[in-house]
Amino acid sequence: MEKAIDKFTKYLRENHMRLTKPRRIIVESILEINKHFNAELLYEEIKKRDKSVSLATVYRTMPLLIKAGLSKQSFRCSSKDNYENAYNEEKHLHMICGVCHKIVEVNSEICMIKLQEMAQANDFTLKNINITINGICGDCKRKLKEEDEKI
Amino acid sequence: MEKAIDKFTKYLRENHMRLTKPRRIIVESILEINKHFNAELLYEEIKKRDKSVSLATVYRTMPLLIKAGLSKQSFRCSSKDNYENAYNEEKHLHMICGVCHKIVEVNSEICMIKLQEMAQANDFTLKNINITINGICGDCKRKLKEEDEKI
DNA sequence: ACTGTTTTTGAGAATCATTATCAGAAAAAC
DNA sequence: GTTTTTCTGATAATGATTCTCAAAAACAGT
Repeated sequence: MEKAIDKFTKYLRENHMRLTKPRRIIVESILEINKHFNAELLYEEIKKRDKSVSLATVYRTMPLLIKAGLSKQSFRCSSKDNYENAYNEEKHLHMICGVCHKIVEVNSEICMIKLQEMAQANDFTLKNINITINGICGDCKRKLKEEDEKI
Repeated sequence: MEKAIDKFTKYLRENHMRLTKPRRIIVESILEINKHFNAELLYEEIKKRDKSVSLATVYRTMPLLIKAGLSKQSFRCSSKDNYENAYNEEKHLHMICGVCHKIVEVNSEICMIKLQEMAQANDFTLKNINITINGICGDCKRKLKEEDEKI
């Protein structure tokens, strides 16, 4: 497997862009996060390495990482865009609890294949598939029930 | 099938809320829209009927419509939340062109069933399933190719 | 290494969809 | 019709994201 930083460098070169220190740090930080993340969380991870990188640069760099194929847009939670590492192929599906905002990642090969077929059938060049299941997790469900019974 | 306005009235009553004129107009407007919509589009539709309803009320009413089961949150496009009528069961899946933002609605019974099973298996009370396929539509793909060839 | 050119950066302002506030209006209760 | 509760429009506030811009860094050629 091609190393992430090499893949990014290649993408940058092809588009007359430069591999700068902030960009290198951002790539390193992303690799450190092994789950979905939002700009804020990534920014915190980055600051562990270099406090001088600005939030603006984080936001500026995300689209580049996506175009380069390192990251992809995932779900949206609490008004924030979430991303994940693109190589994390097995975890395409998110169940979000509307109460505690806990996120469970699962996988469904069958759905993915079906959806790829559908894109193809509709003359659609697929970039990213996004599946979000909204609901209430077991824990919250139980708590809500208890509260109901108190009244 | 229960009429939308009755369903809404029932929900409101159960929650000590009132069926007011603005709310009635909003429900009527939603039924007039037979596709996905965002707050802005709904607001335009509402103004055809009554210019006095404010945008704030539209935003305030959306969560009620969702909880009442008339509408559901759908995808996000151009930084805007999109909704759709809940009874529109067959159209659960959206393919969004990242270039022209055209949205193609399709259906996949198999995916839906699979996802429902997964929710259940994870002790998750399902509220809403959301599938978005991002990519580039055939038309845009061709245009981009032509432009490439010009250079 | 030096110089000119291009791209990038951090800081902070701007944007814009969505939410919150609040005093007055409407609806239900009495 | 009076009181109580819930709603509303107008408008201000919020907050994630994007934009601006002058200074800094990376690059290309010498």
